[in-house]
Amino acid sequence: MLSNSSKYAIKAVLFLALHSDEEKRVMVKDIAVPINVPQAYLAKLLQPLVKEELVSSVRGPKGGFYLNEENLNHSVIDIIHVIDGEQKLNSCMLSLEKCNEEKPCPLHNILVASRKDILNNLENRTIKELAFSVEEGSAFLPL
Amino acid sequence: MLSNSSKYAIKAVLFLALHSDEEKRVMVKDIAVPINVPQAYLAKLLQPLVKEELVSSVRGPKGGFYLNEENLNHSVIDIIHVIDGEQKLNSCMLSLEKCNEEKPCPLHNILVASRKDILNNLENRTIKELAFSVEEGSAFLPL
DNA sequence: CAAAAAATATGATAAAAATCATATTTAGGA
DNA sequence: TCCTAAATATGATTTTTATCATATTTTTTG
Ligand code: FES
Ligand code: FES
Repeated sequence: MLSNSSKYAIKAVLFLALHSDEEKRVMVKDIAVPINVPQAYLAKLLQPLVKEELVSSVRGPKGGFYLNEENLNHSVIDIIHVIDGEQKLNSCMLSLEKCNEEKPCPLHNILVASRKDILNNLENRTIKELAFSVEEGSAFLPL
Repeated sequence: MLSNSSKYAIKAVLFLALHSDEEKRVMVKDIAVPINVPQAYLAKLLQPLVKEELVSSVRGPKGGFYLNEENLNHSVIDIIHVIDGEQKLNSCMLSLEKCNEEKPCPLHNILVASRKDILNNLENRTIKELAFSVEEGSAFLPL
């Protein structure tokens, strides 16, 4: 369902949501270690995220990554789309390119509902909300 | 979520459910082509399935694969377990080895319900039932 | 302005998943 | 019994994903 890369990216973004802001940037190394992801790999993953404006960054000394207010209002699914591509989550459980309402595969009917539910949640919950669930203690990080 | 291999295996089993029985065995080639899976690859995938008795087979001329009554009463999740291993579906959306009720990741709470639903369905619906949904026209094959 | 510290860009390597190929075993039929 | 048709077993190759490494650009600071 989710590639390793997507998981890493999501963890990194959640970490930034909790530990960074406009003034307090944090550099790859200081993200990678606590979330337990290889630094060079994470550095690479972060690039498309800043390009798509899901994450903010500044170079040079005193630079690093952070989330601004806009970044915080994106959803997890945005991250997944950037890292894994749009297709991944929309494809059929069995083999269709796109999960097909008209000519559903045998797994379709018994799974669409829950599947749609998951998609909706990934789409509607913002990074900010997820980070808040950690702050208030109903969810946990790091993993 | 599901590896390609699992999808292939499920498709093959469903195909057998619809087109084989104790007396009418069908050989790899005649499964692989209609379900659109590379023959040699499918042959390899079928081996663990017969070893775990999810699929039946006989060698030699007039041989092939088929499902007996017992095979038909297995669930899709059995196939997935054999092909992808037990872990795959039980692991956390983010990174925990096992999805953790005690110390849930930030995605856990918003996704457990639907996730559990999916698991239940994969576990409870038998191959026979899924094949029936195709026979009665509420689902479709091939893919 | 020069040096250093950071992100960014690019490419190389390693590991895993998917695919292909070939040899071996088993069962049926002449 | 011997030949043939099938599954089964095993290994090699390719492709994708994950990882590592290094060079380049940008920004701050002395
Ligand atoms: S058609 Fe297969 S899951 Fe929708
Ligand atoms: S702890 Fe992450 S999905 Fe359950």
